[in-house]
Amino acid sequence: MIVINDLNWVMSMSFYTADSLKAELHERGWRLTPQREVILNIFQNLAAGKHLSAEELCELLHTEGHDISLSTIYRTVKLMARMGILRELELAEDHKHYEINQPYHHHHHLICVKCNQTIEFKNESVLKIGDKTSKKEGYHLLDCQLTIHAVCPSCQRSIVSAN
Amino acid sequence: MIVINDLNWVMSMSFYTADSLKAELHERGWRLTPQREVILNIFQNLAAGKHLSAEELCELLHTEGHDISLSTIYRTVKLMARMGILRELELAEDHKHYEINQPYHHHHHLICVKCNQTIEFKNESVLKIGDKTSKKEGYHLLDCQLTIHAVCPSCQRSIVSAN
DNA sequence: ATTTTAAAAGAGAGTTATTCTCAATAAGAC
DNA sequence: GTCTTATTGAGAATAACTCTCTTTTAAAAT
Repeated sequence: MIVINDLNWVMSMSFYTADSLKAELHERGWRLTPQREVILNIFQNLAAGKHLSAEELCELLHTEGHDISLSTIYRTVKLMARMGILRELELAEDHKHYEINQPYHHHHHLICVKCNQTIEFKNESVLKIGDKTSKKEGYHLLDCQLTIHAVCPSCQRSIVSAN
Repeated sequence: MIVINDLNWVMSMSFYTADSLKAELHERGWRLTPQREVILNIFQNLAAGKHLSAEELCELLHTEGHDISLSTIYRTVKLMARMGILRELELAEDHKHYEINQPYHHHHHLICVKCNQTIEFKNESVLKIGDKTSKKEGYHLLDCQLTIHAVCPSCQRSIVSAN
């Protein structure tokens, strides 16, 4: 059973080069800037399943010698999520994380609601459900995520106050 | 195929009475307050699939003659989400929504990333995946949500700027 | 190449959902 | 009834994110 080929067409191409990103931006009357290219590169070179917050991305860019403003980082990351290039994840309580959106490495998250420890897992049928559902409603699919909220073994043992 | 019975045991009981809520709170050394009882009631009497933001809940409480502070509302809603009584939803960009967590009416959300229009849909296999995955990792399941990010038909036609 | 024009970047102020603090209150145990 | 301590209420504090506005620059037009 070749699932990967079956799913490959589901979402828009995710192995963006500077050129393919440029083409897609131009389609909408937008521009390819050095900042956008650098940020795309960061996410493409991240280990599979690794995600970054806006703040973490800013620091990483800085250590690599790229001083891109926080405003631009927030704008770019949101833009790329809306294009389907990045996935916007709600892993922590108070801020978002972003990761590259690749059907090949499509995965989901099991999150402890108490300590936020996160486990990644794969499930081939989820993307199919997402594809079927969005098609049925005439929506253009960007991403689908199964998020499981649970209590991890360690937190099941600990007693915390309600406040 | 009796799916409902199959799934019923998956998550902790959701038809809470004041007494069962009290019992579960006491188990953890917590207390049943009039505020918590009223908020539970609000969510239980909401139409199936209806969800509220903290602000909306505050207004609804007010119109019903209950003046519960915003602090308490935020605390209670988070507490109940961590107990598995409520589901915490990320439907809008900047605030959360809450709804009662009932296996019988378990559903998921298809969201337009541009206008936030949301469509609910059901899928029986998602809860099974969530149950299997959390069991495998030794986690105690509270909720699992399949969130589909997409562009709705109307927004596919409109052209917006990147900023 | 040079000019043009509008998108995008940068800087920092502004917004707002949510959390925190702390004194006052009250649930539940004895 | 008394005691302990969880919880509430009020408002201040926090912080993630957005907005505004000027400057810069991508890329089309000349």
